[in-house]
Amino acid sequence: MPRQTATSSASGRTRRRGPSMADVAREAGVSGQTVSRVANGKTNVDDATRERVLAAMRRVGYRPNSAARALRNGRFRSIGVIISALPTFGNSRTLDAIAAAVVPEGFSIVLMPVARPTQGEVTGAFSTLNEQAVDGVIILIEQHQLDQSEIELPHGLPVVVIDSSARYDYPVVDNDQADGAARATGHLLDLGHETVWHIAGPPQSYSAERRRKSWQATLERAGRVVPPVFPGDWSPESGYQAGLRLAADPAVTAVFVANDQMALGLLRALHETGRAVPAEVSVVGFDDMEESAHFWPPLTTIRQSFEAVGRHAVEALLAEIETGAEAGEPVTLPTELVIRSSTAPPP
Amino acid sequence: MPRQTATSSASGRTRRRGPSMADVAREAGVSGQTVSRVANGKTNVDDATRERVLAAMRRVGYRPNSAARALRNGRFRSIGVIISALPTFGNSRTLDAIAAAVVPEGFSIVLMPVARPTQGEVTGAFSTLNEQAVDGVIILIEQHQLDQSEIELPHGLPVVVIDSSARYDYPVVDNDQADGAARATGHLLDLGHETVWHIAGPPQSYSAERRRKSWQATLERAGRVVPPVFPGDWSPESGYQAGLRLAADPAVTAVFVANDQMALGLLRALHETGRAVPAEVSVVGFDDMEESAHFWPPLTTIRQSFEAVGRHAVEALLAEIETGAEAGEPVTLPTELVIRSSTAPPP
DNA sequence: CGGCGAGATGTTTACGTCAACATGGGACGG
DNA sequence: CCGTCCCATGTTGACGTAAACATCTCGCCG
Repeated sequence: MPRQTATSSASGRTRRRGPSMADVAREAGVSGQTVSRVANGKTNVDDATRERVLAAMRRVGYRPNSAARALRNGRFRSIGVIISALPTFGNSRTLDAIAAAVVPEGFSIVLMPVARPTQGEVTGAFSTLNEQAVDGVIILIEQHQLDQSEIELPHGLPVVVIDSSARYDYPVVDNDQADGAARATGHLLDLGHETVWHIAGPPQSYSAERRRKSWQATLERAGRVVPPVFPGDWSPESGYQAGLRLAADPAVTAVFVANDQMALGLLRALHETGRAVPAEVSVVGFDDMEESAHFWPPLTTIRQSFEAVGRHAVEALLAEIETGAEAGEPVTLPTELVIRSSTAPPP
Repeated sequence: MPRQTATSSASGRTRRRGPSMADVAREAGVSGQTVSRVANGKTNVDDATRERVLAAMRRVGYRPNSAARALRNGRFRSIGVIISALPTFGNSRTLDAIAAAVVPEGFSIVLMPVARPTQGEVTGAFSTLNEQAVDGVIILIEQHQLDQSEIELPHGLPVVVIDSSARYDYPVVDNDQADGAARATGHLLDLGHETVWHIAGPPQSYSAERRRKSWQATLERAGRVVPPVFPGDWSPESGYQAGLRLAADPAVTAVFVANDQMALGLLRALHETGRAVPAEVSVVGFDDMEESAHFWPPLTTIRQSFEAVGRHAVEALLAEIETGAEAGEPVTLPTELVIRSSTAPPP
């Protein structure tokens, strides 16, 4: 008596498993191994046989079982992405780029969102990722305290970190935050502004810190006074709040904002208080979101290539997975100054 | 002679597999089955034994192998998400919500991005998802031609579609686009505007079509003339282009824009042409992105709850997976009108 | 014309887990 | 004091695949 066959018949109750190689083999009148060979595109199969097997596969609706495959050869052909703040502009763009880079390689992506980027959550994500369900991990966490000493790296799982800190043992890929901030600040200085004010991102963020430090260094290099930093948290609201205070100070003629969203908030504050942009105050953002070109006025900003970041991260991870290559030099991608209408010489 | 043990020793060359239950069993001096029982939290294990096993697990660094588990019991505890335009505001928010809803259930997410929402790509994504690698699929595709007759549904894989079309056999979850558009249009009419103009999303999008139809229906119900539709593609640029033409027509006093990004473009066009908002022209958007509150002027818009969409989609899918429940009524989530400063009575 | 190598195909087995069944010892009731 | 039942634990086997090894069939060369 045949054991429960995987018909697509009515009942529907049973958890049906798809047809296996054995089913195909029976149908095609060959051994399971030959089916395996065909499924994996091995060359040492007679053309006629191959055709027969392929036909049989189609007939029974065969799909390889990835679990069995993974169990057999210890590879999953999938990578995990540990991500905080997913809907964030940069993160979603980067994730998309990672996805795009990974799919042609035949890998799939397992998403591991962490609600908050705490030590425990990240380590937890690692565990949940189970060390066994993926071949490697990309960590895409914006603000964190990932000291390499604290994070528990599970047995030799390849890891790539997208971040500007170079303090990791793992390969690091990121946009060149310092370069971008220097361009932004330099642009304003070049226009003739005496100095440049700064609305910063949250201090837990390495990116934010890098931008702030580079802004400061650029100012110091030019021998300008370094105004106090206005702290923000990336949100438009925080940019607005900082902007309200900035707008009240007539000495302010140029502001470098750590991201475009906060720049939007600043623009609103400037409008509300009647300070003309760029006639009275110049503004430079960071990110170049799609919206920025349509802010009022259109925003001068620093464009980052999230696509390139994602691509390089995948490349590095896949290399680690394939060859066991150790971390090389951190990859730092150049940024680009996009000049629009929010900057002008000082009044 | 022991076979290659999984030490964390130097060489690093070998593709090491983690310790298995057998290793733990040996270490703890019990059978593999007992380890399995402990790993799965079965109650019929002596406390002392349990402790011993847990200690052994810790000592050897045991992690359950999800592939073996999946092979064994035919479940993967993971769901696939087929998604087009990932970095899109609504999509990334919804994806985040899905992730958040799925994790506490012990499921993980496999991302299947499709570059373009064509028939072939989606079916391809299904296949790549391999029917075997996930327990169910959520389809999150913004614009598409998914006729139920054309999409090949693989053997009984549970599916949930996030979309406002009710033409599927699968459960459908979405925000109530018609409701939102009616609120937006109604709000402008209530303010005293003679009629309301509309910048629409791309016609391939069901959401866009729903909003457009509902806007039209609301106008007709109120006995107003229905102005010609200005087509857009969701992008700020398309809103800007449409806005330039709209701004040139002095008869235009109120515009309902199908999303906030295009509304941003419209605002820019209005500013450039010197048409005051809301004094001369009122604008209502759709989505309530985080930025919208800081547009200039702050945008009146329709808030959708992507979180709720994600949550309900997961709920429906999990129900399908657990019980094999068939598609129930489509779930339609209410929207909310958020009044800010871009709307006022006509001049 | 016999032997040998190459290529096609079949057979066996292990990957790690867990359901199902087997075993064995102790508690408790009659 | 014996039988019975329950609970902890052990043993066996199967999930689907593919590597390793075994056969078998040719064709070709000396």
